[in-house]
Amino acid sequence: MEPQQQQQQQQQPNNEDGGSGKGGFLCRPSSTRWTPTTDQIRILKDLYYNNGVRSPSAEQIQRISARLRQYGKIEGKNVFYWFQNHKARERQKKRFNVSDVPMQKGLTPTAAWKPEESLHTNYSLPNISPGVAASSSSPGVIPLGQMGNCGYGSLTMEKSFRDCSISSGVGGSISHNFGWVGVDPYSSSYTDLFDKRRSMEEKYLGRE
Amino acid sequence: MEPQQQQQQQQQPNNEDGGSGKGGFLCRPSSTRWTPTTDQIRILKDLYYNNGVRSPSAEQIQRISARLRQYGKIEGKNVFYWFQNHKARERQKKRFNVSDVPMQKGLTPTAAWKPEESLHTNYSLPNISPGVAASSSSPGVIPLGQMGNCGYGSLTMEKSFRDCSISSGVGGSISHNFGWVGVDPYSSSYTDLFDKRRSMEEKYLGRE
DNA sequence: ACGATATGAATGAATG
DNA sequence: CATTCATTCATATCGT
Repeated sequence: MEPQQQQQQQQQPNNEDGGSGKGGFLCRPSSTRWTPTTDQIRILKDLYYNNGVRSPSAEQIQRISARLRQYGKIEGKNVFYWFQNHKARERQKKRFNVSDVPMQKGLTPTAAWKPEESLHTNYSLPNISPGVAASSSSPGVIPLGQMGNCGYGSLTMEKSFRDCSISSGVGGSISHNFGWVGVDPYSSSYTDLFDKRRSMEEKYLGRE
Repeated sequence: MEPQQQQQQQQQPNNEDGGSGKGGFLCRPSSTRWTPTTDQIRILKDLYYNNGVRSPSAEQIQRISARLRQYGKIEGKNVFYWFQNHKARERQKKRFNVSDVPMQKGLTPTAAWKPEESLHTNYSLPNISPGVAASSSSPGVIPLGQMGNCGYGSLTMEKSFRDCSISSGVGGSISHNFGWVGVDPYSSSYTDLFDKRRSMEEKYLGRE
């Protein structure tokens, strides 16, 4: 996230089922929401930025979540929401930040609210150190089978830029005046190539 | 919400680079976070209370932030978050207040919420009464154009009861691969009473 | 110096 | 896909 702002994060504060199994009556649903682990985030971002996955289909979600489950508890809807949110926020950010009236200072005061970092989130927790060493055996590319990425699955680009996430093959309009707004948002063209595009947003959530 | 009795300075709290400018190396990620100036706050509150702005849309955010920029560094996200937070906190407090629950056993002291703020409230949307500012140089109201906000503001009913519902005895087998379906920690019974959002059917229940 | 509180920021989860 | 809500973290600021 922010340059030096380490975000808090629990690696795996929640258990499988939370405290219910305790038989007790402690009315604390443990953690109510999914708390992604570092690895999970890393992989998700990798998919998002390096593989152009923006709106995975049900099958993809399945595979992704299955893969991520190795690193901690996760469910399909988490993956679904993650992509939805990530995408939406990226866009939103851009939307109301495109302001900056003609400044006469010659210097851009707007330092971008968040230059979209690439990977590595500062998930740090004293007791759980990243077992993956964060650079060696990290599964850069997830063998998610076919992923539906028509051949793009292997596209592994550098993962260090802030604002242009290579829109491979697609109309790469990287024209940014002064960038900063960073993160090329729409590189999701090929996403539609494999997505059947059902009626609408998928319905994965099964809360009831 | 806030004792408004703090010192009124902060003309230029932090600059882009804040206090790490030693040596010329990057060090401090600029001001860690936006610190609104009193003028900015005054205007924001005016918009919030006197104009009923609660959730400005992207365009409005742009305008607002552009306007507030006169009083100090600010970005769209700041405005966005400000409204989000302000609204959320106001509601949050209200929520507990209204709870007439006897609170069995006098536990949960729930420190009384300070009924501060709201000096100039009552959401009278039409018109602007900047007079309350009590400040010397009140630039009046910001001609931000049209705030297409509904004037609702009086009625704020809660609809979410997130009590902890002990899911006693559920533990055990559900901790495996089963999509999220069925994992539902709190299959509350009263859920049906007020909300019955069942437009999403589980897509893939099987697992992988 | 701390501890408490206020509040900016971030993000999971929903809803429209 | 946009918007909103709830929660939680992080930190600025104030009180003692």
